[in-house]
Amino acid sequence: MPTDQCLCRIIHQDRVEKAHQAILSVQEIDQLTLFFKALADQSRLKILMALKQGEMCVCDLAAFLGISESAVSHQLRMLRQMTLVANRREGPVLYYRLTDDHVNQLVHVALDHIRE
Amino acid sequence: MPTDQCLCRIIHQDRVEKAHQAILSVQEIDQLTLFFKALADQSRLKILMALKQGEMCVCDLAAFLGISESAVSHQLRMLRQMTLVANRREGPVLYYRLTDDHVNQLVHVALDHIRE
DNA sequence: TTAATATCTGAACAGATGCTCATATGTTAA
DNA sequence: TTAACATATGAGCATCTGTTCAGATATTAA
Repeated sequence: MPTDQCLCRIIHQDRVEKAHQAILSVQEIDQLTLFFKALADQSRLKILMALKQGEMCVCDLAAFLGISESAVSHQLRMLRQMTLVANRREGPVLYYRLTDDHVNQLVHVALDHIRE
Repeated sequence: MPTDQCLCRIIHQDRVEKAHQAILSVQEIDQLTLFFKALADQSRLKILMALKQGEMCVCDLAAFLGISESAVSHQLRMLRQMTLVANRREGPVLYYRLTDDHVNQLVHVALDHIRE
């Protein structure tokens, strides 16, 4: 007969405790997850790769990606919240750019891993 | 009256073309996205952080995360497919470990970004 | 072989996600 | 102010995702 109790067994109690002690804070794990989520989407990743070439406006990005300007704007919002991109206004046009070099560093390491 | 046509305007044709030329291949964008997706989940990220301390079996990880062994197994499968983790068998127990240092490098850069 | 343990796998379901559509905001020029 | 353009935002919806549950596979010992 199956039980409704927690079935978790622990083979190596010491290792579990060691992991608990070494783990980052809940807040940092949460922030890290949100950060990687920002990179874990084709549209957002393409936006970041495009901006690597220089600043672009929302219209340009929409044309580049082949999706609506609204969709791009939604994604840029998330990238802004993660401070991955920043913008400057020139009249009615907003020019987006990469905030810093972190994205490039991350993509570089990731490509290293993928290309083995 | 609204139109059903594509409303995409292109302000800077040259920049869009430049981005198209510089963008990675479809396959690499796809792989990169899958790779970052693997990091973009609390459970998987915690597994990777735990394994940073040394190898652990599925039971240990389930206890550490507070989720079922089945759930851990599903996540480990994804991490294996991304070659982020590897395992070795010792009798009926599978010990998982980080495949290489790439995860640590990525987390380091990400934390740098988050902590500003 | 049989029983016990450790892990894996497929189905199903709740919650998250990314898009489109309609609309709102903000800027510039007339 | 009004009109036109560029971008942002909220709602709604189809799809994706992570979990649990039930059952399968694999190893070891009796």
